[in-house]
Amino acid sequence: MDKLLLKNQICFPLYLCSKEIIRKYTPFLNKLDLTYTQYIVMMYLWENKECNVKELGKTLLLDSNTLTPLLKKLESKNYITRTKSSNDSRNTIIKITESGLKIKENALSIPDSITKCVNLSDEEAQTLYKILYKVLYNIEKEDN
Amino acid sequence: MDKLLLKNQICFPLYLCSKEIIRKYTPFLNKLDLTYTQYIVMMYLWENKECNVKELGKTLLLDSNTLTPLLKKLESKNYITRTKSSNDSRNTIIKITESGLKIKENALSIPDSITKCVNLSDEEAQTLYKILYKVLYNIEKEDN
DNA sequence: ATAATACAAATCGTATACGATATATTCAAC
DNA sequence: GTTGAATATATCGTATACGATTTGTATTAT
Repeated sequence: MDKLLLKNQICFPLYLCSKEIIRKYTPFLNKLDLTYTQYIVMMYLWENKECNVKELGKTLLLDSNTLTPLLKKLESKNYITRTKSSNDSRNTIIKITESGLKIKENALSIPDSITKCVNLSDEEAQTLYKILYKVLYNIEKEDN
Repeated sequence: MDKLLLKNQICFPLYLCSKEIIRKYTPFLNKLDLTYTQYIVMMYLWENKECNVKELGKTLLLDSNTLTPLLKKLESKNYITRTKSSNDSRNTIIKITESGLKIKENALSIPDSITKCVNLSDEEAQTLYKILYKVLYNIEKEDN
């Protein structure tokens, strides 16, 4: 077997799936004036209300070089505030605003729309989910 | 179950996995002076030798807005040539060069390195592969 | 207390990714 | 054969994504 064929590489369909599912989110997210990355930041904040850039980056596996401009954009949309921590002014505290909380209502139907579109059985979805997190665990394990 | 939690969304681990595996490719690809996207273009060309932008885009699910600058970069590295078709001068013919063929030798060991890093059993990898292509099929099916 | 180190964000440069539009060429209808 | 539709690239603007560096602050060792 030629391992350098696209069809024999596991990363290639992963890359495609990620890209294409995000493409499916786009029309829904446009209504909220969010991109996919902005959306997962908002999901984090709907859950946690407040965090700093480091904590957010640890969950999303993104660094300040990506997050800082993105957070400034969310700030300009009035979905979040960015303030320096008084405890440790190295930290930038990200807080969700009323307005940012409110758009969650408009996001409630998105997951079902995507699920319908992906159209896997519950069992397949569970299996996919488990394997993906296993891959993530395996990959991150090696970094020290 | 709150469907708007990051941990309940299938797209999130997909997005992370794609990003993180590509990160794992980076040190290997640096030695070939390739990015991940350039690498999958080269894989296509190691297989097909010659194509136009449309054909390439159909496989990689990318459009000319992404491919044109990328192909110009590969051209500047002398891995490919870009010429207008004499049959239909709307088409840009992409051909792999000797130099582009030669670097395949240096890529041969990459798939095994990534497989080791991802560290799934053969069965899990097969299952993942099958589900991902099913998702791709389901997603693309809806586009008309 | 101060110098060295560590840490958190921000900034910079390069490379995708993609919607929208522009350009050039070919095809199709009449 | 000329015009309008279709097609294939290319271009433009915006938004990540990330390695490398910079800036500002806090911690630590002496």
